Parts: sequence; C-alpha cells; structure tokens
Amino acid sequence: MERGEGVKLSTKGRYGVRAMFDLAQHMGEGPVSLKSISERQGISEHYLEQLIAGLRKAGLVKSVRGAQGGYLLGREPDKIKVGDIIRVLEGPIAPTECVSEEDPECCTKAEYCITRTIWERVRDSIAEVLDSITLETMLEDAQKLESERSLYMYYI
Amino acid sequence: MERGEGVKLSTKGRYGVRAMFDLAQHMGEGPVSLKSISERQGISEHYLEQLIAGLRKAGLVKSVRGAQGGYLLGREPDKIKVGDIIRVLEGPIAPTECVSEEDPECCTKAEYCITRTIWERVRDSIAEVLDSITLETMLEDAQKLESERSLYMYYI
DNA sequence: CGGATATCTTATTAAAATAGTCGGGATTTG
DNA sequence: CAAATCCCGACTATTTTAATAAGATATCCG
Repeated sequence: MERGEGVKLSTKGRYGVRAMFDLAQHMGEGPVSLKSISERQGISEHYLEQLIAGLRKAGLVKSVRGAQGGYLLGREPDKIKVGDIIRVLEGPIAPTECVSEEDPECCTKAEYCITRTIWERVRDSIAEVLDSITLETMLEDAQKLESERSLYMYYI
Repeated sequence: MERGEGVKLSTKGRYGVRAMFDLAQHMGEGPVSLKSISERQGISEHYLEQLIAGLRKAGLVKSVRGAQGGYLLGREPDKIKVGDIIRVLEGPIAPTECVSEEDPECCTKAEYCITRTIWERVRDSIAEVLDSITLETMLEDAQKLESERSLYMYYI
C-alpha cells in the first residue's frame, strides 16, 4: 500500500485557478484564446477546454466564439474567489463526505461522532482560506512581487 | 467529466483516526484486537490490518502477538496528534505537490508563483487544525458530549 | 462568400489511486 | 496441540485522473 500525499487537490483545481488568474492578467485585451492560455501556463489545450467548460457553465468565464474569439472573466476579479473556482472544478469542499458543504445527507450518527467535528473544522479552515483570496488580491500580490523584484535590481 | 468532492481525505486517514480513537477509548483494558476494532467501527478487518501496519511502523501503536494479543497506543493520547495519524496514512499534508510539507524538490518558479502561496496557506491551515487535536482532546470531547446527553435525560 | 480561427460537444483511453480481498505464515495463550 | 491473533505479500475490481481525438458550430476578415 503506497502512501501518496495527503489532503490533495487534483490538477483540475490548480489548472483552473491558473487559467482564471491568466484571464485576470489579460483583462482589457479582448477575448483570450484557450491556445494562448495553454501555452503560457503549460497546460494541455484539450484538457483545459474541459475545465473551462465547467467554469463557463458556472458563469465564472464568458466565451466569445469564432475567429479572434476566446474567454473573458465572467465578472470583476474582486468578485471571483478562489473558493468559487475550486468548488466548480472539484465539487463542494469536503475532506470527507459526511461533512460536505452542500450535501445534507449525512451519516446518522452525526451528533455522537467525534471524528466528524474534526473534518468540519478542516473543511471550514480550507474554505476560509480559499474564500479570502480573490483574483483581485492575486493581481495585487503579483504587482507587489513585481515591484519588489525591480527594486532589488538596483542593488545588483 | 464528473465532479467529485474537493480537497478530499481518503478512507485511510478517516479509518485510521477512528481506529486510533477506538484504541484510546479502550486504554487500560489490555491489548485490543483488530477484530473488535473492525466490528465496532464497521471497517473491513483485512483493510484495517494494512492501515495499522503503517501506524505500528511509525510507532503510533504497539502490537502484542498471539492469543489475547492486539494493539495498544504507542504513547500517551495527549502525545498523539490527529496530524500524526494523517501524515502516516496519507503522506505529508500538501494540497499540491509543489507545497509538500516534507519534499523540498519544488517547482523552479517558486518565487514568482502566485498560486503557490495559496496552496501554502491552505496546507498550513489544514496542518494547524490537525495538529491542534490530540486523542486526549478527542476523549475530552466525547466525555463532554456524554455528560451533556445524560444531563438532557433529566428533562424527558 | 470562403477560409481561417475558435469555441463547443461527445466519446474514448491509459495510467494511477483507492479500497479492498485472499491465503498462508509466525507467535503466543490456555 | 489448538485456538486466537498478529504479520506479510500478492492479487483485484472499481473509480478517478488526466488526457486525447474527432468533428460540429460559430464568427471574423479579406
């Protein structure tokens, strides 16, 4: 029985966040094609297509078909939380099924179950982090990082 | 592409925590057999055997072979964190590989990577919750729950 | 209009992980 | 010795993951 890495996100969520951040970074430049995202981010274009289909259905991105078409953010970057993206691509945040964010069908022994409270606390702490970060705050972080780096240049 | 439930723990971790808690609840009664744990917890005995083998190698449980043998906690319940159990059974806590708790081989663009900081924060918040709970605190919680329930009995 | 560029949709697939199952060997107790 | 129990390695079915592929539909531009 091989041991993996615990409490994992799949590539869906990671790729999805990167793609959405990419869209945020290219706002105002018109529709961004899947091809350009996949090239910049090093993600398979066809695979990304599947992921973005879900994001579109959820309204997180808008699409423009045809030549010179592509994708745009579905709403302002400060209105898109990382948690929103993760929930669309990976489903409700839930370290175990019995504490799913959305599914009310729970184990019958909920009241007596001590371990359940642990998974609830894990779920809430994950949700809190993911919902505290928006594409807007990510853009700000990137900005900050960039200005720090150019500042550093003077000392070399 | 079907959507599962995001940021999941496997049964390994959940079963492991339940088994360890079961051992904590039966401390002082001598070795606890795998069979009795699997019956009380409703977990396949053979499967549990695999999990507990890992826990034994990590020193979280001690085993007593032969008839009337079984398992005992490897150390005092206040010295066993839920995070310890999860790490043994599911590997280092890491929502993505690039922020593994133990693996220093990281993506080359670590400094510039904005999404990376998100996964680090998720990782740290999960670890903080799991490391704040010990078998001892779980026993206390169970105790509290029990006394609340018996108190409630007076009003019926 | 017609071709190039893109998105949209459905189906298939290879590899890995998950969640077990099975059989037999070693050790201890009564 | 027999029963209980842990110990160990191999096997397997199912699901999930991460793509891949093929073709239909829509739009822009010359």
